[in-house]
Amino acid sequence: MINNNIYFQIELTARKIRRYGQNVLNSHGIDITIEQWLVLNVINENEYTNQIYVGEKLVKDKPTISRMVNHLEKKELIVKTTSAIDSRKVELSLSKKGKDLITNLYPIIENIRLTGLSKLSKNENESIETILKKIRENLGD
Amino acid sequence: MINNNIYFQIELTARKIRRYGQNVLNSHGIDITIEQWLVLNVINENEYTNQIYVGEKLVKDKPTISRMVNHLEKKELIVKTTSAIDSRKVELSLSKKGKDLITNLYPIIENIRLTGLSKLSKNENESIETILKKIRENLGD
DNA sequence: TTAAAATAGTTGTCTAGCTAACTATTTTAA
DNA sequence: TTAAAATAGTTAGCTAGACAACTATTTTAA
Repeated sequence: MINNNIYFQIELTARKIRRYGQNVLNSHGIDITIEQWLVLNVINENEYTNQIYVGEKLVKDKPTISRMVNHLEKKELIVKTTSAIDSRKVELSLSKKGKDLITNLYPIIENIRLTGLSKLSKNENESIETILKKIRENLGD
Repeated sequence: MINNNIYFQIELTARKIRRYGQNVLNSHGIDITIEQWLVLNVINENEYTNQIYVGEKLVKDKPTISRMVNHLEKKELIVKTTSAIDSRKVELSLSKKGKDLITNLYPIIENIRLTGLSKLSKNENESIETILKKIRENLGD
């Protein structure tokens, strides 16, 4: 039966998390997706980074990052400039609006995280990481 | 850091699984997506079921199922007829082509599953299920 | 020095997930 | 009996993931 399949449950849990997180953001009137938050966070931690770097951090491909960055730019949350040193590259930074948003977001995101992980023992917390990593490695890292 | 986040790892693992599985299907020249396989499988196990049922099994919403069913119909893998008893409902069944495909698919899918789960102890196998379920329940099942 | 290879990013095309709004039946309850 | 509510499915509009093919720079190696 499909529902007993671990793959199915991983995928299901991933969707559940995304949906839950998105609902929390929406309920706060925050007009970005969970995925866009991840991009904002990488840029916040690495000012003037480029799209390749963001993609490596989030393990997403170039077209996906390209489009997400455009969305964030359209929302005026980030600023995108061409690098003076290497004009193939783009330099990404947060706008004032983006910085303010991120400041507001951190506690909300932390809350989402804690909600999902409550009732998990320290041991469970550690072992799920190990197990997921093993699965990924089995599939060719 | 994002990459230590369990949510991120769950989502990453889900993507990894989907991509790996898709590549295996492609390498066998099988022209369906992993998600479409799940739908075929539900129909195979429940002949003349309807879209609501498929959606419940796979925890996907009506529009998603509607479109996937249309894709599978276009590929002539399933047959879709209106129920004589309740004309709101559709009756889904596998075509000959669909049945043949599923027969070929089962060992391939099983292989994908075993590849990812190799090196996992029985204990790890059980505990990941428990943990994922806890997370889903924490997020309001 | 210059042609080939590598790198950064974009565009196009497809599928899937999600929400909202819709049509068309069937069920229910006054 | 009939009007309201529930149910099944579709359509539209958006974002994201994946792949392929593309442009434009920069690096490299002959």
